[in-house]
Amino acid sequence: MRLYDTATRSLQELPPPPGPVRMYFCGPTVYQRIHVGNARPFVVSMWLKRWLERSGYDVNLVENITDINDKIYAAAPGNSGELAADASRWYIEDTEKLGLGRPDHEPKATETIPQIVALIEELVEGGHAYPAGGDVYFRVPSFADYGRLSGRHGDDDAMRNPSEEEERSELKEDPRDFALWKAHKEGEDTWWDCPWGRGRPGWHIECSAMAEAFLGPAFEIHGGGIDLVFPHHENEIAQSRSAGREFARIWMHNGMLRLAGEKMSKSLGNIVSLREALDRWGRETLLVYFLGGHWRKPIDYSDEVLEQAAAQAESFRNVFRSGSEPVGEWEPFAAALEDDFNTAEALAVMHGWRDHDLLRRGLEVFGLETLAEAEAAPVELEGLARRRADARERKDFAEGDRLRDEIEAAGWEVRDVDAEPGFQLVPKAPTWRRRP
RNA sequence: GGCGCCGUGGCCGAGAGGUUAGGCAGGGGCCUGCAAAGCCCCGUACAGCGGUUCGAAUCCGCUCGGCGCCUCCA
Repeated sequence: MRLYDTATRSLQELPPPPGPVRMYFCGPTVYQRIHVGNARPFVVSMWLKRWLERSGYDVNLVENITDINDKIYAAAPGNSGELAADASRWYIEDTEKLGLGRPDHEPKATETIPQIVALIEELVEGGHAYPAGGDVYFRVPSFADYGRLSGRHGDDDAMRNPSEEEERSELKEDPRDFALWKAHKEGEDTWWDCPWGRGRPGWHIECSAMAEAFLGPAFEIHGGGIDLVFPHHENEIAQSRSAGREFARIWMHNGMLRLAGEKMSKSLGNIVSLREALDRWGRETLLVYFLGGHWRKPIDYSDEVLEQAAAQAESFRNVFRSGSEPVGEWEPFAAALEDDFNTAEALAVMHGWRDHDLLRRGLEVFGLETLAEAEAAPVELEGLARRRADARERKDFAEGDRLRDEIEAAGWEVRDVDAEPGFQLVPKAPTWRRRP
């Protein structure tokens, strides 16, 4: 199994099964419902976990929830705690509907405060961090490899970590230094007391602490959106490595989702929530949509593309509606996934399969085995279809066609087949197919 | 400006020095009372300009265009 690693910009081989494969993926910051773009790392990591497990690996996947930060304070002045708790539930609820199972651990930053504080203390003792004005900052010059992951070297300007508030930047020894702990400010309703006074953790330190808490000092894969490379992941590396932890070996960064050519993001406001997308297209279409593009590449979110994904999902359903034929091989499918988890190619391979068992096994990797399930038509439609079959028997095609129209009006489609009882009722394919 | 990624047939999208990607849409055919589904056939694509090579969509250079990060962000 090979995966592309951002740090070395090359494919890296995973140890052979059973591994272990310990993975940490950066989850969302919760203060509203997550959008479709936020779902990508969740989907990719769950698919990867499922695939590795069925390949005999011992997988431990951690996906955190960031439930404390400035955005959350700002979104719910005075009761940010409740908002974070609600939004965490929404996140679980929405991703649950994808039907891919859950990561092994989904820790929240607010539940990891003791470990965070301990790690900061260790960094201070080691000379890699210093308290200043109630804050604690990481001393970037103390970590020689700073900038390596993101390819920023020797250019201090590009590596600055601006403080959110200008006035606090003078507390820093170096403009590249970043906050590990932030002093409590007026109006912030969630805080903890710690050796440096009342406050709350900075954004990056939580991931260093949570990864270690659940995976130990060294682990195989760290993932997240490519927009996290700098400064988030760069800073995580600085913290953990300075504290003597080996930290992540392979860095997986997924490409962004684009809406009308622009990155879908909360700050730009060009968002489609995962919930809306799920309501409109259904989980199967959404999953096929994600399957169609390599995880590292950006993908566009548009009606046209989703319609195409829906049509593909339908074509898989049709395979199960006709007889199974021994057509297809597992090998090329597995090879595609083992080569940098190329789901687009794996999808192409599955399109050639006519063997029900094989196809179901393939779809199962991606949580799409539901495409194999036949939907039972209402009994009254069953009756109409039977009458239509009789009419056709009598060569009363006018009556037959009338009954067919009636069935179609109810949203179902009759297909004549050889097998008993001579017809098949399937839900009418989505009608947003376009004409030229 | 710095650091990266990318430009593939109507649309989506893999691949990567020489061999059919695949899907969606479209055209033709088989099947069907007519359909639907399925099956068969069809478009001969890789931004542009140079270079390397026996051979490049795949390597190198330049140009044009798009995107991401350098501020919170999956």
